[in-house]
Amino acid sequence: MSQLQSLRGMVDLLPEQTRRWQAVETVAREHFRRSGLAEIRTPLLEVTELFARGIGEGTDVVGKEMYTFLDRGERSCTLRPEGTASVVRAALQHGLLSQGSQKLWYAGPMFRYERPQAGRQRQFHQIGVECLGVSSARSDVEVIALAWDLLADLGVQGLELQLNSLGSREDRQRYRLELVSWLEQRVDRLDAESQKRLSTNPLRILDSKNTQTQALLGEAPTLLETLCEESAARFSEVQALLSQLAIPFTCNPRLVRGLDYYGHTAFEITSEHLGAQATVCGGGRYDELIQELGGPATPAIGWALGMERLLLVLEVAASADPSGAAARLTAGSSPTVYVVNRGAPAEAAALQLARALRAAGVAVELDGSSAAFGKQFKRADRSGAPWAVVVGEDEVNSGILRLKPLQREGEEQRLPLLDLTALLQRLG
RNA sequence: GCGGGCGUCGCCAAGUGGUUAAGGCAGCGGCUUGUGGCGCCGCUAUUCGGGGGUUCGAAUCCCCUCGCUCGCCCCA
Repeated sequence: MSQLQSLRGMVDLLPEQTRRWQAVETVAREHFRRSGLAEIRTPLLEVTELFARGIGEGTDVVGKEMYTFLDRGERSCTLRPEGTASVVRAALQHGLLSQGSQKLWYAGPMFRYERPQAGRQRQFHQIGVECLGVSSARSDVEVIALAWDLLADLGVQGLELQLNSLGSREDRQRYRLELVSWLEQRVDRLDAESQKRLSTNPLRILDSKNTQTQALLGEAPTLLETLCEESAARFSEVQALLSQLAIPFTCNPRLVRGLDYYGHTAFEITSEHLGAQATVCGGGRYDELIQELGGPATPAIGWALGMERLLLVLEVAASADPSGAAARLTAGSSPTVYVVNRGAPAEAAALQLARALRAAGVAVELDGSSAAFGKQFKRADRSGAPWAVVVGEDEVNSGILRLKPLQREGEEQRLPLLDLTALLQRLG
């Protein structure tokens, strides 16, 4: 096809979809407001080094998925593949951390050069939360609860919260050695991909999808068993607090996040309705990132949820329960008044009237077709508007407009064309 | 980067070597030149993602290419 089209993995949001996104964003904003989070907006483009250092040179995201190029000043720039590094950079750059802990949220597009598939695009969108300067187990749970409650409020069904602790840096180092030596004695039972990872990134073997490897891992030592006393106590506290809030969770010792900066609490909220890309929301604690990016040692935790995946799950929920919260979110909106108008003087008067009604806060659809009244009424009906206002030649001449109820039975009323107050009263 | 599936009107879709390329939705016009929701009538693809080839003849077979899609990988 020679017709120009969007780049691969870059998706248009048509009006119907955009409406749903806005509904989700509105609910999210309200949750953030109640939780005392402030919005932050950072550039889409950053110096490449930010992500290389922040996310980790060895990660797939940095190694092969970034949109990186030289700008006209020969600087290496990268379209952000995630939000956390930018938020931390901005906080450091503007000295936010010296004003105490920061509770922030953001929303916007992220870019990763991957093969698109269900729930995965090259430009995708996240809503994320970052709490900088908080270290307690309680803060972990507060942040997780925020995500959980937001999703519940949206009416999403069938979610599972998976929880793990990656422990401290020392815990992970100790465990890595232990795991590697254990696996090395059983290399022959590992799939090829995992054998390669044994030397590059052994912890990632844990969430291999190879069934044989998974079976083997069932016998392997787990990270949780290797946690030092302090890390273990911390993890217990997180679980206890979650239970207190009656937020159900599953401990998953195989849950390993793909970005290097995570430690201690790590979690994912997954849906059974999403196919291979099941994670709707993922996050965890990153106590070492801020230092890594040149700031003071500052504990932090955050999460990000994938808008496209959330919308996918929301549509499932909406069709499963047509009267539920998800369905209400995805519903369209109709104008209050549809103005049927025809003939040059009438069309001018109708334009004036529509403008005045709009100024008074009424949603007005003004038919612009000059088509026969029958056609215009047909469209008026389809628009879902409860009222039609008719302005034609007769109405302009007499100065009396007609107001007709559409969705229900009722008499057509006559009102002075210039008496906006009377009209607004009838519209309720 | 590697595998599988698929590309016929804005959307859904029939057609699998010879048909005037069905049908539905949406759109437009009319029945109804000033009153909707229903109905009826008409119009809307010289062309089947693109390019080559086979054939008397191709949307239908072959090759290449582009795109979409699902999965691996990875992640939200």
